[in-house]
Amino acid sequence: MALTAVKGFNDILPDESGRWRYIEQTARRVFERNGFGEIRVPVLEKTELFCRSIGDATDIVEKEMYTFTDKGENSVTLRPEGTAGVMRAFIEHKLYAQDPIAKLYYMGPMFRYERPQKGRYRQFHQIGAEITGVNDPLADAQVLNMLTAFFREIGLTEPTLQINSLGCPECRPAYRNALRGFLEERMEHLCEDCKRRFATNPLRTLDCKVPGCVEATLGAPSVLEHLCSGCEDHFSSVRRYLDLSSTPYSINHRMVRGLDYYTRTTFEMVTGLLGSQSAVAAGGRYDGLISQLGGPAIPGIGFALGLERVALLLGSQDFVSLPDLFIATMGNGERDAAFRLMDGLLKSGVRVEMDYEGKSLKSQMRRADKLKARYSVVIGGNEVVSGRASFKRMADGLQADAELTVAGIQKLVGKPEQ
RNA sequence: GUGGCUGUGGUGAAGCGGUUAACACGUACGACUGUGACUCGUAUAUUCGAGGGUUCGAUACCCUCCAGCCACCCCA
Repeated sequence: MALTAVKGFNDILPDESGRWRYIEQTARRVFERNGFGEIRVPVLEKTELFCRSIGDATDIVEKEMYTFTDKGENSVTLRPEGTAGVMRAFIEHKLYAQDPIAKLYYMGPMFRYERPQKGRYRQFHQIGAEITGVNDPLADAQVLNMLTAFFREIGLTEPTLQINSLGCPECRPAYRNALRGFLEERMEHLCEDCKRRFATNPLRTLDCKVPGCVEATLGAPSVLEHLCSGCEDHFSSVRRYLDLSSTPYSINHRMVRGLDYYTRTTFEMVTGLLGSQSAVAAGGRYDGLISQLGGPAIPGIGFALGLERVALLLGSQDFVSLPDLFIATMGNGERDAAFRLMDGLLKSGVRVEMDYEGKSLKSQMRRADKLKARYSVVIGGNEVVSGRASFKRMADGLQADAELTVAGIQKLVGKPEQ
């Protein structure tokens, strides 16, 4: 093959793009109902933005970013996630000056230089939503309910909601120390990775899948027991709101995040159907992020969901739209009339197909069948003269006589004038 | 970055040292003088990811490379 796409960058072909559009439309409907407005931000940002938000020491920033120097000698990066860019725009345009409470959503491609595998690609797509300016746990609950509603309305019941709290800069250091103390005594049972993590990010050990580590950390101290009173109150309020709205969830005190900016509430929609890519959507509160990026001290909370992963869960359901009518012609003499008819129908919203190349009637009918047209009609000299034709309902072969006009056909296929 | 598996037509696949490279789907045209589907017929890979090697002979065996998939890692 002469020319192929770049590794980890995929084409979405027409038979799949219908499913994508369905996901996007469902998200738009649910999010906008909740008062979120769409924001469109660039895919390319200054590298510094991601270093300062995601965290210099995270895997994403350390080894997964598409970073390069542009012709003006600026270091730029293809966005590896969406929140940083949205918050940059929020600050840059001083959106908080009019209203500190902003509810924004976005969708689009993200880029991470990782080894591709099932449900994980170098260009992947996320749909995300963010609320700024609300400290109250009510915002956390609304975001979680919205995410739950999205999955319900898209027709998926499998991914389940897990929540946790990571505390805040006040209480997290103490927890980290407590965890270190616990792990120190079990060092010999931990895998090599976790021994290394002990210094850099001990919380990750809780998320390790190596059986030895799982066992060794069974009785590990829980973050939830080390929350300060503020974080504790916040978390229990979130749970109370979720209970009030009967939103199903479970608490996973071992859930950890890979981005540094998260505080307090964190959550994931988890599935068992995608192999190791179990997180279909994830997010959390990021109360320090906006000020960290040079904005005012405004809190935020949001999530992102992986479009590829949702698409995988939806399976191969059909989302293509089918032609209402296929027009076949007997010979070249009728093509002008057929073309005019098709044009008129298209202009009034009927989905029509006709033969492009003057093929035999048999070929044309085969094509009508292949395209899954609901009706077909053959136009010959008789029809042109009489202005009427016999329309065949392809599903059962029944033929019905009708007027060969736009109005007549609209009536037949059940698509009234728009 | 590390590991495992796999590369045969548009697709799914058989063949595993000598075959006209099977079969199925798909596609195109026809049998049916103005009507698809079912049936039947015909046509659809000068070639088996690329390069090298072993051999009288390689799609098959060996080496290198490339690509894809899956897993680790990490994450949505």
